[in-house]
Order: sequence, then C-alpha cells, then structure tokens
Amino acid sequence: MSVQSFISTTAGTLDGKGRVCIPAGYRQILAAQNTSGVYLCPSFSSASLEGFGTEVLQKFHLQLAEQDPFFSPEFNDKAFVVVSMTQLLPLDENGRVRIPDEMIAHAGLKDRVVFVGMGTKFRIWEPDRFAEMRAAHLKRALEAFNRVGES
Amino acid sequence: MSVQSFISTTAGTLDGKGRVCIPAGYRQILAAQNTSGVYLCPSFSSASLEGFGTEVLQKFHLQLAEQDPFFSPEFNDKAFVVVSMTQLLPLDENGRVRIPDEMIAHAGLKDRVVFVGMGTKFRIWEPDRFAEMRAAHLKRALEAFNRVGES
DNA sequence: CTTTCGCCCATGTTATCCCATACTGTCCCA
DNA sequence: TGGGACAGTATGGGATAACATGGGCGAAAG
Repeated sequence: MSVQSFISTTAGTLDGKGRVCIPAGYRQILAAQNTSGVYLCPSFSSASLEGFGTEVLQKFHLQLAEQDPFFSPEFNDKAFVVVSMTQLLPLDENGRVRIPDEMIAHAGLKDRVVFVGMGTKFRIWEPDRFAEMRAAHLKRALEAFNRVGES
Repeated sequence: MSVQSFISTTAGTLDGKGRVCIPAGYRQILAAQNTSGVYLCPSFSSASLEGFGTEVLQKFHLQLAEQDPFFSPEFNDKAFVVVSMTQLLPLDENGRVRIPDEMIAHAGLKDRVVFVGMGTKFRIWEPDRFAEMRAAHLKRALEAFNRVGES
C-alpha cells in the first residue's frame, strides 16, 4: 500500500451547528492512519485551519517525548505552538466534525468551505479568502516562470 | 492505540470554593495512566500550574535515579522543585479538584482558567496572562517562520 | 463552637448520537 | 448512447446523554 496523501480541493458546507462533512477520500486517509477523528488547528501563518491525522502529530509527539518536560525550555516552546492549538475532533457517523467557534472565527468561515489537500495535511478555507490567496500564489508562480523564461 | 497526550486549550472556571473541573478528555488520559486524581505543581518557569499523571512522574524518578543522590547539586535542585512542590489531588465525582491556595496565588487565578495541553503534561493559566504569553510565543514563531521562508 | 473539607444532588448548557432526506456519481441495461 | 436504478455521500434537524458548574449538607478538623 502506498503512502496516501491529501490532494485536490473540494467544496463543503458549514451548517448552523458549526459542523462540516470531511470529504470521504480524506476520511479514508485518516482511518488508514489509525486516527479516530481528525486533528485540527488554526494555521498560524494564514487565515485557515489545518487538518491532519496521527502521522503528523505522532512524529511531533516523539520529538517532545525525548525532552525533559520540566527543565527544557525547548519543550515548552514546541509544545505550546503546535500541541496547545490542536484539537482532536471526533467524527460523527456521517463523517462530520463540529468545528470550535474560535477556529471558525480564525478562518472567517461562514456557510461554505473548501478543503485543500496539502500532502501530509489539508487545509480548510473560507472560499473567497482561498480564491484570493490562490490568485496571489498563481501570480507569483507565473512571475517566477516568466523570469526563468527570459534568462 | 497510540500514546495519548494532552492537547488543545479549553476554558474552565474556578468557583468560590477554589475548585476547577478538569476537562473530560484530560481525565480520560489521567485514568489511562492509572492516576487516581491529578498531580499538580506550580510551574517554576511561569505563572501557571503544571498538571500531569503518573507517566511524567515515573520518568522523572528514573532520571533522578541515574544521578548521584548525595553529591549532585542538580539532583537537589530538581528534586526539590518538582517532588516537594507536587501534590496528588483527588477528583470529586464530577471531575473537579480543589486547588490549594498557594497554587491559586502562584498562578494568579481569579474566577476563570484555561487548560493548555502540552503533550505529556498540561498547564493551568489565568486567561489574561495566558493570552499575553501566547501572543509573545506566536510572534516569535511567526518570525522564525518568515526567516525560513526568505532564505 | 466554628470553619473547612469532602461528598452528593440539582441544573443549564453543550455536544453526541441517531434518523430522515437530498444529492451525485456510477453502473447497468435497454 | 441515453435513461434509469442504485449506492455512497452529504446535509438538516431532533432527541438524548454527558459535561460543567453551582449550591447544600454532614463529617471531621482546629
């Protein structure tokens, strides 16, 4: 079995209860990682949410376990940024999660969302913000491409 | 099943009797570590309290055992800070603990608290102090992120 | 005798579970 | 090649249990 990764972007909805349905393909990947639910945390560098399975978190947890929990400042720094902001959200039997209000606020979610595959993780965006962000990305990529073409 | 760890940050309250309700998820982890109650001690590096189960304490004992118990100054320092300040607090049947007054004073707790997952342990903060601390942490993390991005 | 602590019940809120329905793509057969 | 049936998927909403929190009472301690 090959290493599965989150790809493509798919649309979804955020209902009145603050729930979103995780795409079926993503759920399969999460299940394959022995993840009961999905890990979610706000992206600290963008207005979106990051979703992933145990694979990402476990790697991080192992790093932490090697360090002294009381006397290593490094431990506290690392643990804080990622671990404290991450939540393990359970899936209901239809494959949905309830997204905490702070996260909804952080990503500026309204009633629609997009899931964006990023390989080992995926992101959840408010559609308009995502379009903006993507346009900027494409523009930069195109500029870089043209620069190479000229030389 | 993978090693459970304390993640996410959740809000809670400190009532007039000096009690806080440990989040249900944390209680499960503590129970899984065969901890009857919760170990609590003042953080010596911040204005917060540290909570953990037997796992941390055991590891700590192993570390200490490797050192010379009589002639290592380090031993005395570590042992003093952690062992002597740590208390095993019992949970009532609703999952609450009575926090000793010295600890309430140390963390500057008033009527609200936040539980901050740190992997193998968790911390209890006064919300305003936590927000301050978190802002500083995020700023540093973001700076580091941008530095990497530029190079 | 007074105060504190531990124990237990009551309540409001929130999340979890469950069912019903709409939808979409896929497959099969005409 | 088109239409229809079906299965997997997505969404909405309602009932129920779990949780967090406040308060009361009795026992033990000072």
